[in-house]
This record gives sequence, structure tokens and C-alpha cells, in this order.
Amino acid sequence: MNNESRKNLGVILKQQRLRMPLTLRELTNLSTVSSSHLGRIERGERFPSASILRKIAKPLGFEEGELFTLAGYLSAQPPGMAESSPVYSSRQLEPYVARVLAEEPVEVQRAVLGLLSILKSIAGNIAKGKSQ
Amino acid sequence: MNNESRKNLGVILKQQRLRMPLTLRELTNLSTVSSSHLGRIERGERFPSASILRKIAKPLGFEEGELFTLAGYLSAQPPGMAESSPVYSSRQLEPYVARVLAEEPVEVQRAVLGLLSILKSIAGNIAKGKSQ
DNA sequence: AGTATAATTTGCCATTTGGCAAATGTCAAG
DNA sequence: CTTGACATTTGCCAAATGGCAAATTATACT
Repeated sequence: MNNESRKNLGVILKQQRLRMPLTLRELTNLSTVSSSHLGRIERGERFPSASILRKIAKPLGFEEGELFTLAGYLSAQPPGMAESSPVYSSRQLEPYVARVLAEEPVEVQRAVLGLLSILKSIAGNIAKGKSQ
Repeated sequence: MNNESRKNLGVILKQQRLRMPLTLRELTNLSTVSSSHLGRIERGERFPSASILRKIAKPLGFEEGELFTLAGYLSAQPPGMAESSPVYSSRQLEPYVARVLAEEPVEVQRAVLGLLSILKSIAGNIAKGKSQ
């Protein structure tokens, strides 16, 4: 991350903070990011990590993705069509399965994948005679 | 970033890499991220920064934003126009989950639902103190 | 002016990231 | 079993992040 882009982002963040308007300390309270760090970010001495960006996005009135793009973490987003269907591969997910899973919280959806991979690995071991 | 979510992301990344399939070194060539680092990320010893995530997203077949969401850097993405897809009911099926499951034969997809309902019933009993 | 009070900056340091090179693990061919 | 060609993991270290506390600067009020 070069020095110029640090400064650029810093300037943007500072302008936005002043527009609210907020002091560094107030922004600290809203974001749980230390004011010393915020100050350094604003004058380009530090570059905010993703988690810091996430914490300050809303208090400054940014969309998360917007800030990530400004920081160069995300490539410029084609607005609107954000998540254009990511080709559901060659095979198909059965609509019924999709519908039922969609009712579950995302953690559960992911946990299901975990289960599946565990089962596959066990099955693989059995097949190789290694037993469990 | 707690230890569990590190591991979770690692497992997801590894699964996806093997699905391509790619070796760590090959992924290194596609992403310019050292294989030692990639390895540590996969087994949860390191947590990838935003710039690393960005570098590995496409080679692994992820949308950038998708990976950022999985890593917890971005909150779950507003469905945008994907809402027009009637299949995914009120809640959303996470694209990554959909894609992985879509790779499985339909029987497996359905079996996953079976597993899920069994686990839910067990969990319910535990909650009610009936023990397992 | 002088002084209290709030805001910002600086010094310092623990922690984390990520790369390089060496060590270790894996596996097929001889 | 041994060798060679891979892949993965480990040891080590430089660079960066981010927090706390102290120092400095700005602002307001007598």
C-alpha cells in the first residue's frame, strides 16, 4: 500500500468525520477504535485494516463495501448488480434443498458443509482401510 | 478475530482449493501469496488480511465480496437484485454454500437435509434436558 | 494576559502478518 | 528399500497495525 493512497484515504475519512461533525474521541466511542489510531490513519501514518474500516464505516455514514473500495481492498463495484448469480457450477442445486437450507441461519448453512466434508473424509479413510 | 473463525475460514479455503484442484504452490503462482502463508491460513495459524483475500479470491473462484463476507470483514451482503430469484425464500442461501452443495449428487444434497433435521432434534432434546 | 478543558499528536510497545529458506512429509519409479 | 521430485510445514525475522499513556496543541472563559 503506497504512501499516496494512505494519505488519500486519510483525507477522505477526515473530511467525512468533520462533515458529521465528530471529534476523534467521539468517533472512538462510536467505533471502539482508539483516537490515536484514528488520527494517524487520517494523516496517512497508518493504514486501516479491514476490521478497523468495518468499525468506522457506519459511524461515518459509509456503506462497508464503499469504504473497502475506497481503501482499495475491493475493486470498484458495479452498482446494483452487485451479486450477479455466481454460476452455480455445472451441476445443479435442487430447488427444494435450496429452499429448506435458506431457512437456516448462515452459520448453520456453513456448518452443514463442514459436516459434509467430515463425512467424506471418514468415508475416504474407510475406503482406504485405515478405519477411523 | 477468534481462533475458531480462523479455522473455519481456513477449512473453507482449503476445500475450495482442493476442489479446483490446486496445490499451494500453484495457488501461489496464481495469487502471488507465498505458499507458506497460504498453508498457515488454511490451518488457521494466520488470518488473511484484506489484501491477501483479494489476491486469492478469483483464483479460487470466489467473488471478492463473497470472500470478505466469509472472513467476517464484510457483513452479509444485501441480496441486491438476487432477491428477484424466487427460489431462495425469505432468508438467503449463501452463494458459497449453494455452490458447494451444487457439486454434490442430488441424493447427497437431500441427505444433508436429513442430517440437519436429526441434529436439530437431538439439539432440541439436549435443550430440554432429556440429555442425549 | 492566564488557566481550565477538550482535542489531537507522539512515544512506546505488544501483537500480528507475511515472506524466505530450510526442514520435513509424500509418493511414484527404479 | 532408495532416490528424486514434488508438496507442505516450520523457524525465523522484518514490517505493519493498533492501543495506552503522556505530551502537546487548540479553544473557551474569566
